[in-house]
Amino acid sequence: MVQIPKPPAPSRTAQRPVPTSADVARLAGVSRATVSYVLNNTAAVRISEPTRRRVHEAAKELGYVPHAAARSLRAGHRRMVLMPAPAVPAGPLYSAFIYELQWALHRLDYTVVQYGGVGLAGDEAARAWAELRPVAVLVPGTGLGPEGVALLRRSGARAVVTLGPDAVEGAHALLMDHESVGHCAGAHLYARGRRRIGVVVPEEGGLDVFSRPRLAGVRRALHGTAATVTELPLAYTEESAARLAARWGDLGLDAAFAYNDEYAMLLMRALQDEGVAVPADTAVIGADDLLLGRLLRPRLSTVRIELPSGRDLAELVDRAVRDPGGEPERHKVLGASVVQRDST
Amino acid sequence: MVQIPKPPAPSRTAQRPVPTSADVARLAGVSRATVSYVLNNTAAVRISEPTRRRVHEAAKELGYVPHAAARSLRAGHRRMVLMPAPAVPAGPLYSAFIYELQWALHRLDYTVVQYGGVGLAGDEAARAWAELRPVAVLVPGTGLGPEGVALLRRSGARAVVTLGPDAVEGAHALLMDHESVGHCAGAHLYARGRRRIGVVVPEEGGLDVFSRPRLAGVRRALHGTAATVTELPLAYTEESAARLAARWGDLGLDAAFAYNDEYAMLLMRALQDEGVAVPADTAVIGADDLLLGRLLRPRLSTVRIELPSGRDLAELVDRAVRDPGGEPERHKVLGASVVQRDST
DNA sequence: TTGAAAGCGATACCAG
DNA sequence: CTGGTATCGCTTTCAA
Repeated sequence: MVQIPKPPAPSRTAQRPVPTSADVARLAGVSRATVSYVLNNTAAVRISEPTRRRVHEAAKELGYVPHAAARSLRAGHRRMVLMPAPAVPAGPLYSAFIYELQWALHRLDYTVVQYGGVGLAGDEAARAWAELRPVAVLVPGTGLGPEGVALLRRSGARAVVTLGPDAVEGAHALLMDHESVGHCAGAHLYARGRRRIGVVVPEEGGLDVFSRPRLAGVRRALHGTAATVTELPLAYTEESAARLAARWGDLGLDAAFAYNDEYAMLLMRALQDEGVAVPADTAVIGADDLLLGRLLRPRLSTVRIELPSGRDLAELVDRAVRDPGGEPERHKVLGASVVQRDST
Repeated sequence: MVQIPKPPAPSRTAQRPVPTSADVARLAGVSRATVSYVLNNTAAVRISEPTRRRVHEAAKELGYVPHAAARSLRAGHRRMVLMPAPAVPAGPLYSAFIYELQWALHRLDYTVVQYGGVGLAGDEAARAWAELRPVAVLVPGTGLGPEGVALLRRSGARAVVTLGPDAVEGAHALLMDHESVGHCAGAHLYARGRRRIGVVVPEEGGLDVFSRPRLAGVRRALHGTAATVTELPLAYTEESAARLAARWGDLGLDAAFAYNDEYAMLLMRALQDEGVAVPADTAVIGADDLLLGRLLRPRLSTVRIELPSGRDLAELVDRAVRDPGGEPERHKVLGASVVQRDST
């Protein structure tokens, strides 16, 4: 570090220091306290109109903006809800959910901040979040352990909510169990008389979190029956789909559950190009109920996934913040239901 | 405010206060300065090994986490890059871009924070961002005026970068001109001999930012020719598409540019269901080059859009932060090129 | 090697 | 009605 004490070498670019409330006070000819009162409209104190104007004008002239860190340091109160950005590029469904959630929290006067905790391992991430002293933390996916939760709570977080497959000790949980999606699909295919069922598992990294449970769900649906389950790795490219379709005959499958509608569309097209009739030879079902799935022929059957409304989650957060000592709530929030169209 | 001075009413929930470095110091039997030295591995000062351990143990025992606001308040230095969340739920392309950008900035040791500036108008939003004293601000879309930029810079932001259709005084700009997308499509359709061209404009709110320029681009491409341009409002539903397709004959169009591949797929399917042959009667082209567009028959032509790499933007930010006085850079970063398949 | 103390910027007491 | 001033939690210089 250079040791120039106060004057930070005012280069030609006139990098003048950021104005503080003291600067405003000086320019307006009042004390810093008065500045604070005026700019925050403090009700308990009445300031004369001329003074108010002088302060406001000085503030405007200097382009004064209060320093959030300093303010919350002093006030102690924080209305910041921290939400680590997900570790995967986020699908359309999830994006929309986040967006709605932000709105709802904004209505409740919270400030939502998405924090890019990209390259941080489990508890290290929790530490980084805790440093920001958020009033609540919403954690998507797995990766936060009970210690992490405890750490956050000790650091003043009044609510920790996980959005994922299973609950974590000490935290509220929105249980989004993708296992039920697979179960739904498996049961449906079985009911339609299919017995040799393939399950597409994306090769794309980061999707395991969802695809594993979905696969397990299919297995559970078929458990105790004579039906078989075959795992089918598939990358999201035409070539990969073509390769898979080429060996479809050898696989001897009569149905496929394809992780989601995008993979399902990809697979279905590849099968058709290979001369496999859908649904006659092979039934195909996806998930997410994308509009695009209805555009192919046959129209794609799908598992519709119901995410919780952003408003509901926002209210859970608010409730938890108001009563930090309350029992952790557990909510199953992932509704899965089959929408049968023509591909099964 | 209640006036209880220090003991914050320790209710049964044992809401004990968050540990501070002073608590750690007390437990370890050293001064706060020493705690700071140890926990930050300050090189300029050598602390005895036994002391280090006592401090570390005390910190662990209390679950101490430093207070980010206090720290940066004192240290003055900030490595926070602020990125307001976009006003629209964000498409797949953009999500991926953001994600990549976060990674790249993380590599450069910046912390990326997405701030939900949902319900804030232009300069009010700028104020809110400025309060956080970010070292750089990346603003997607329009909505930030020159005053906003000035405000941010006065508040210490060393770089302001806009990602949008046009540059703003005082800020660096990544010009993402969607006009060129439309131009590309229009020129292509004209070259293929089409003369009565429809342009799908999504009815969904918030997409105007992109759809308007794209429409304008088509107009420009056809300016001075005998070709006509017809605006076609379309909602992202099958019904809306069916309605549009039903009056296709009356419209007398021989081509359509459909904003993006999703709308294009929707329209193309509706047209085919209505008995309109694609591309014989009507050519259809989309944009974004989604994989799914290749699955329909005929395969969908599209305008491929090249976003800048996250790394490039991250480097621009870093450069700007290091040299805050430098001339604002302007980069055209939206490559548009036609990918012709079978629908045109 | 360690400790005392001066702030960073803003707020909220209490006295004038 | 307004102005000192202590304080939030932390870093860092200066002394001991």
